[in-house]
Amino acid sequence: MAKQKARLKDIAQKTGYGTNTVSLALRGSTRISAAAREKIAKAALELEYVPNHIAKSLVSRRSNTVGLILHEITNPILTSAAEKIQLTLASSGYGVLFATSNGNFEAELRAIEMFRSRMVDGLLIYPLLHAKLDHLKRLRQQNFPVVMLVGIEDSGIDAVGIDEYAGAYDATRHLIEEGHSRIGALMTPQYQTALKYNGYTAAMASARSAAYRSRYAATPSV
Amino acid sequence: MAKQKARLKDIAQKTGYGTNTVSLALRGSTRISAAAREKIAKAALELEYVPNHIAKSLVSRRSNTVGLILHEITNPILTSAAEKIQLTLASSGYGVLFATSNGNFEAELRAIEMFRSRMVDGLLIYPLLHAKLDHLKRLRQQNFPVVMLVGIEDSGIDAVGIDEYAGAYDATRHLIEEGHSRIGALMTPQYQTALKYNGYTAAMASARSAAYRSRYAATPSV
DNA sequence: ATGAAAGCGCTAACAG
DNA sequence: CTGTTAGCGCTTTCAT
Repeated sequence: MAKQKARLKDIAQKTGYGTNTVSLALRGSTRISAAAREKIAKAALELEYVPNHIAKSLVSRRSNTVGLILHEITNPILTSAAEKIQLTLASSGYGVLFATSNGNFEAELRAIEMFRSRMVDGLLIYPLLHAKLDHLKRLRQQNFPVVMLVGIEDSGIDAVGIDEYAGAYDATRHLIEEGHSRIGALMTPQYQTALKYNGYTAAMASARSAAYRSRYAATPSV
Repeated sequence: MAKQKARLKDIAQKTGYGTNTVSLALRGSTRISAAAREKIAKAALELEYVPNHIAKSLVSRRSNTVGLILHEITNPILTSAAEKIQLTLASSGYGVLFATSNGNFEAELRAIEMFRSRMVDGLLIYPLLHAKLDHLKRLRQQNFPVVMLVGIEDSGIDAVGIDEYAGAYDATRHLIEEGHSRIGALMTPQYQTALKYNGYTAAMASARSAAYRSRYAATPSV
């Protein structure tokens, strides 16, 4: 915490006001005269005042910070999601504490513990898929906000996820609409993939029946 | 800051000790009797006590947190560096606040400001290369620890970087030692690439002269 | 419109 | 070995 140069008190002394007046003024309260607000803002600038969010957190009991845990960082879709998350949160004044569990469950637990002691307001996590979710459920029971970045069935934990079925369906439709008809799908034996496969087959099936109907419409058989 | 359930004071009441005794005990001070330490540890566990790092930071004046700013997150070498950084820092008890500047200088400035108000102990940054470095220099002048993740000449700011020359040299040597002799290099017109090119040519040159010498040694000419 | 005082949860002197 | 008192920087009643 590279020594804070100026505190509320310093600018209070410099301007002759009380610390609370300064606090209010800096936050733009109209309870303070415009003249005072201006004078105070000027002094703050001169002293290069940087508000101490730590102190503010202690009293407000919210850190305005969320924890983000990714179990791997090599996945570009995850990192780009992380970027979006950070940017969005930043625009609302939230900071993000970040950690990788590096495929290690113990590391995930330590990261969570560390985030909690840093009083994060909530946790965003892409957990190790094979790990038990008990630790997350426990957090939920303690009424601690947790949302997973991947949907896991019946976990009882909030999650945002990818609609694998719709994604595959739309992608397949797109190809079909571009005029392609021989469309294959490369799959791996995973749950998410199965969902994608269903989307793919559904799109193919609907295309076939559409083609069937149009054939009879366009070139009526004798 | 999802309401903290138990505070030092709570476990103090439950055990009958004073808060400072509890504080010391929890930190394993030998100034506290083993019996007391054990009793206190047990109570802390029962109350699911989570230390409030925020309060600790306020008094210790160090957040044990560093800020990490990357101007892009799509670059896998950057993200894997970020992972290493986070893991290393975590093992020393440090947290990392993360932000992307998203190629936007203003965003970089805002991120820095936010980190400062969150009292980060230092800043790790991969800045926008074309941006002026004045803001970082100013931080240095205020004696705020900053290190860049890319070396920029004469910036006066600490930096860790890649030894492009040595890397290319070693890679080329490696191929040579594996017996290859026709080694090409694909380059783009950038400063870093030029350094790599020099490493490559140096390795090639030394291999040629070595081959020259060995030819005369192994098959002396008549 | 502004000031005084209390307190957030914790650590750090001093006492005993 | 353990308790008491301050105080970190800020916000928040409650006065004035």
